[in-house]
Amino acid sequence: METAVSEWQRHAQDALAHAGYRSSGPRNAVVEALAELGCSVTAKEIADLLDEQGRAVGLASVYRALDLLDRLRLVQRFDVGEGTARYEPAHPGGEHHHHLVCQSCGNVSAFEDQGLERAIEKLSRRVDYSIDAHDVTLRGECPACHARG
Amino acid sequence: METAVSEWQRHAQDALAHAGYRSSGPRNAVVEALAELGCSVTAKEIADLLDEQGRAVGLASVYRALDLLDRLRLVQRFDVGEGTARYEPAHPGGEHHHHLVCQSCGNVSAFEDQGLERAIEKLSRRVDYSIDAHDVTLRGECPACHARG
DNA sequence: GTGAATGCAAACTCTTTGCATGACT
DNA sequence: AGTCATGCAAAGAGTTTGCATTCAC
Repeated sequence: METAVSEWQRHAQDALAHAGYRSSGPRNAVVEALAELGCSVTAKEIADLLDEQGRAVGLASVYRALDLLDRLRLVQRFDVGEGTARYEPAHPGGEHHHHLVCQSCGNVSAFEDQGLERAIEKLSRRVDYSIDAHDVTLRGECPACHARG
Repeated sequence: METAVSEWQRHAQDALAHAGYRSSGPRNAVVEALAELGCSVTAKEIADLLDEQGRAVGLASVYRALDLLDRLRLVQRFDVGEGTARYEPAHPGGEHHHHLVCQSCGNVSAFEDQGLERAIEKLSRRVDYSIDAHDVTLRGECPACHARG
């Protein structure tokens, strides 16, 4: 749904303004790039996209923007074990997904699963930590690599 | 159980020998350190332990050993999002646990949950990837930090 | 003796920080 | 005007790699 992305973009920009942050070209560009690229992107991918679009933003500023968005919980930061942080828009409703990582080609895709969420919720009540987030990564071979042998 | 660790140590050393790798002091020391430290250690923690024990191993060799052990699936490499890889002995039976990370103090602890494993197993059959591993990280506040406010 | 494993240092990648410059309110 | 945000370049952290040396088989 095209709407969801721009919805997130508006939401994020509102939240930034509300929190007292100034509206600036570079930061807005990062928000836009996130909305455009969607799920599972790296800081460099964002910088590269903006570069191609002729509105380059310094990598440091991309990191600063992502860090801020993460602190405001407007993006979800995660990491599938390549030593590079990945980011994606965090939807206010709390609905979220998890990731499948292809061990051959490195491709990352997303899935949702209610059974999993329920199991995690139940489990969260059982452990002695007070849980407020979780993430799950499944590793294997994507259909393309599997076909290829 | 004390036995399980040395069992893993023996298993790992056997597996290395079987795979045609030479037995060497430094690599054996890394295996021992892993057995001793157990769950969720970093390369540096291993190097530091060996250092204290007066049998220092170069950090590069620790990484090389860990990399090899990981390829032979004798250790599990994971990452809780601090930008540092963590390792732990992988038990041959396949039994494994997941991690709780304290967002205040960074402490990492382990848990097991059958309900979660079942949910993941069911889910694995549903997705189009062929899954062969998974990991789950729960984030929150550990009891100590929670008490502290 | 031969080739693998090691140690050290240099290289690399990703990320963060210091500081002067420029932009929003 | 007064900050906050940016860009650049330098600094940092973690990890990998090149190469000469040492050690296992």
